[in-house]
Amino acid sequence: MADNKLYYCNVELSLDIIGGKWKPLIIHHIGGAGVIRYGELKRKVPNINERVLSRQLRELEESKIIQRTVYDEVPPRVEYSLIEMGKTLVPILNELGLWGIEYNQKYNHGEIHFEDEYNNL
Amino acid sequence: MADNKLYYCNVELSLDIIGGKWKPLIIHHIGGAGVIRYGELKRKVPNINERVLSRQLRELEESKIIQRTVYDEVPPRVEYSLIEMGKTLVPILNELGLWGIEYNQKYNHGEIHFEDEYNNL
DNA sequence: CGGTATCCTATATGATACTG
DNA sequence: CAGTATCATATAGGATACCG
Repeated sequence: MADNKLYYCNVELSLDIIGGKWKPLIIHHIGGAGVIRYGELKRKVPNINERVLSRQLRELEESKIIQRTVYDEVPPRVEYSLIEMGKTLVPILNELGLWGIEYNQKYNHGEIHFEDEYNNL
Repeated sequence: MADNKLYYCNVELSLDIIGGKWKPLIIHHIGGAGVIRYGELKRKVPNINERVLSRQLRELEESKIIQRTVYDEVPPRVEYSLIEMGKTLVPILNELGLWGIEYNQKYNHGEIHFEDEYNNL
């Protein structure tokens, strides 16, 4: 998010902060878990590249959507959780998820497949 | 949205349908207007490229989110409106917009600027 | 375990010109 | 007015290897 950018709508601003291919998903999974480690998160979003996941997390941290806590242990432990405005995003993303379910039921677009063990989120 | 893709979460599915840089914005503006012509829409999303706008609209039409109505007039008139699952997206996007306003107030990220005449959406 | 470094690619996006 | 065609490019995203 460039600070001097000109916005034409609030949704535009929101998308600038949490838009993109992965951020909503990451936020949703952190929210669902409460607290989550890097490795768990990676397992919940299997298709994401490590470098990309790492970068997205940093950006979300910079935007004050999430908090990153490093524990000085061996092996290392790093935990992510939502903070403030990150938390208020959860219900919205839940709605979006429900919308997806309904869309799938209604239009049944080519038999949408879900990995069984992940389906319960 | 590839029909044989494997999803790990409903949000993932939703994002596949209405995600991206422009689609949520387009849907939001069509929803706000009820019915809107191509040119008006372009004015509401000034930064979008015509080719891109055109393509996004076709994709949303294919996904049965919007409806495209062509009137056989000169000069040509084409109107877009939300249908079915497109309509149920409106409250969610409104929430997202409100979230952006609150984020802006709370963190006041480098004085976010809005074009005055657009601010009222 | 939780990353980063390096290098690479695709796809989305964009500028411009043109048309029924 | 509502686009499409053509061409160009940037940036997000990815593969792989390696490290404290």
